Amino acid sequence: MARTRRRIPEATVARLPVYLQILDEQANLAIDNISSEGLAELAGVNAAKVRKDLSYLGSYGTRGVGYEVGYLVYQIRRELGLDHDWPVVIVGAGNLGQALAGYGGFGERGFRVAGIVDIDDVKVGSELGGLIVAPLSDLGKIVAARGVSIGVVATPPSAAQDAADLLVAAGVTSVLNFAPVMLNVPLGVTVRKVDLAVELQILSYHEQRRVNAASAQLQAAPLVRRGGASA
Amino acid sequence: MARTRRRIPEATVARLPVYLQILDEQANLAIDNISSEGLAELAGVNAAKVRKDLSYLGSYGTRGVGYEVGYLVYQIRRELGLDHDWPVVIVGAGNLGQALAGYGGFGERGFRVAGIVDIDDVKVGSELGGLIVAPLSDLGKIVAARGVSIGVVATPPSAAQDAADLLVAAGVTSVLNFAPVMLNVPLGVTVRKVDLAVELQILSYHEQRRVNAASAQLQAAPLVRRGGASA
DNA sequence: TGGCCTTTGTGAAATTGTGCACATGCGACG
DNA sequence: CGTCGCATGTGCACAATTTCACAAAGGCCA
Repeated sequence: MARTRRRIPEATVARLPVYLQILDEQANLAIDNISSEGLAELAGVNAAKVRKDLSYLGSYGTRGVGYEVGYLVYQIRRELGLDHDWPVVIVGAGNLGQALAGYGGFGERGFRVAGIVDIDDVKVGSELGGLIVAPLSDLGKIVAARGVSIGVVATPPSAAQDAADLLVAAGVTSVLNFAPVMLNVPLGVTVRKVDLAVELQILSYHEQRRVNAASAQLQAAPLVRRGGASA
Repeated sequence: MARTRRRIPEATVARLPVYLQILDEQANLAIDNISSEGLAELAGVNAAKVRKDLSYLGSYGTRGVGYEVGYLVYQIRRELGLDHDWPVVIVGAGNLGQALAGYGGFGERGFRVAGIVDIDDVKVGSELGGLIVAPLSDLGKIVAARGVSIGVVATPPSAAQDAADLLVAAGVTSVLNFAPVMLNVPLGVTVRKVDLAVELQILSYHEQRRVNAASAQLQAAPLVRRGGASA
């Protein structure tokens, strides 16, 4: 029984959830077989990449035919550790924390929100998506009682490091950080950062390039017909 | 006047906003000079990488001294197109859309929310962070009137492609997609996808690995002292 | 059963990103 | 005005990731 299969490249790990999402949809459409080509199209990537990615899980395709959707779903689930639920705890009941608590997409995909805590007494006690906001001091209790290993930091930037420290102290080993700051955590704790403003800034860069490219073109050929070239 | 400086690698573009964030903080602390080493530490990356990244902008450091914070801020801003504001429009006033509209972090960093629209008449007219939710049919008007080029898709998955199509038709050329689906857009339109569940699934993978590793260890050495090795 | 068609799985090449190591240039100080 | 020390900028090797190209293998039909 191959226990620790060869390590899966990080880039592949980031794509497996996308494949899984698509395969789930296909399963709902009663499609039970899919080729690397088809999956690639739906995922917006190259077919060879799909095959290589899936090959890290093992040889689960059938040559000349493709992959059996149900079985592939099962295998990806297992590899990602999604064959059981992961309770998560949210720190910070501000705008974002509230939205996350109310966001159905989490529970649907196996990440039940076990609790949401906030330091602000005004927010404590209010209800959010079927949950009561608990005081920050309950964090340890919640983590221990519900076996939480994933924490979400949805605090203002200035409080994010404290939140992370408390999560780690409570025993959390994975943190999803929405605050625009770098978190320092001990070795053995995984952090992923999602910074909404960064995403917009990357888009801005591309917009800016478009603008620059357009003006460079004008520079090169100042006498364009009105209503000329559009990209 | 070097117009289109050599293209900046995508990986670097993704880090520039992080540097910018840190540099802004340093500026607020009245620190006006920083070394690649110092910046690297704060950004959680390697110093050589910082230098290489910054070198794509030009030679803006001083050997033996470091980088002037203010000037660097100015240069990164310019390169990312952040020397002016970018109005954005949000499609979908559900949980996430509401949170985004109310999230101060956007406006603060130059991305003013020019409007938020929803297809649901019940939501239209309600107020969110100083904005009135407009009907979906106003999308074109808003985009045109405010010169919006960035759109945010915060709809349920099933409506996301329609939302994207409408945004593109209205003239938007960059889309930030929060729905867990692949968007098809014409060439020349940039899409970035942020999928919160995917982030959690990646964390789940690492958690699962930890669990597997621990059980493998037990397998290998079944007779551990109670309270034995902790990672 | 045998040949044909299709699609996987995977070496190998190409591309992209990272990190080291050090020559170079700049400011400080005497 | 020269020397010293420090931090940048970059060539280079290496690591990771993507893509190509094709042999191997399953299924289908005659």
